[in-house]
Amino acid sequence: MCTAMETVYSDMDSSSCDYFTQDDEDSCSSMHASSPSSSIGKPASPASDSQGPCATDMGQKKRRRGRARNEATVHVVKKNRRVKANDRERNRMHSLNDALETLRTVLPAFPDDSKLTKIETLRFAHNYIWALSETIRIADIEQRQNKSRADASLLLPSPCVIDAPSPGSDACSWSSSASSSSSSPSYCTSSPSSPATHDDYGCFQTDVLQYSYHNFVPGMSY
DNA sequence: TAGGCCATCTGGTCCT
DNA sequence: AGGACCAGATGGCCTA
Repeated sequence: MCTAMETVYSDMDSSSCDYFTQDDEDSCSSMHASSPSSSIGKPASPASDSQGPCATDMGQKKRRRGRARNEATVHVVKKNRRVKANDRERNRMHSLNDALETLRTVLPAFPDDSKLTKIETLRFAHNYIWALSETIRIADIEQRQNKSRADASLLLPSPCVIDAPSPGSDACSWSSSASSSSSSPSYCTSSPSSPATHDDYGCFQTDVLQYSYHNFVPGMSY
């Protein structure tokens, strides 16, 4: 990677050198305007000013020198802007990669420890979030069913009790909105096998997460 | 060796 | 005007 960066940077430096060379050539050998990328000249040297074919009289020389200095200044400003923009873009991509890396640390790791690619990370995160929301949604449904069963067994058909706010109401509203996406194509509701050491909720949670895990297909587009 | 992934550069566009 | 964002291009590295 270092070699790649070095190559890129060396390329950039050489191209920027071409800009400066082109400035001097343009101001000296001819007055034609040419595109910066079309000329590759030799490095500018202070001695070339007095020895080039353009050195006919001092007046012209002064004017040409002034113009060259202006164009050189413009190119320097442009180059500086480009370098700064490249630096910002590099930092921006680094911060993006950092965020992606943070996301990887939150996601369950693959058994073979193979690092998820960027697109795989995003897709797996999508699946994972969906599975978590499904876990909450279904757990909330079960909780409500248990509560109504308990109420029925006590022969208390009071709607006030059923409609009373519960600690899980927030999770319910959130999961109900999340359930709008419960038709996620990468998830199947059939229950996979699960370790027997968990309690019901934990067991189910494990199932959902495992299913999210197993249904994640690297490279799959959805 | 082809293909995938990645980092970087670059020019354009939009926003503040 | 300058910065953020984006997409295309390019070249290096790795793996099947």
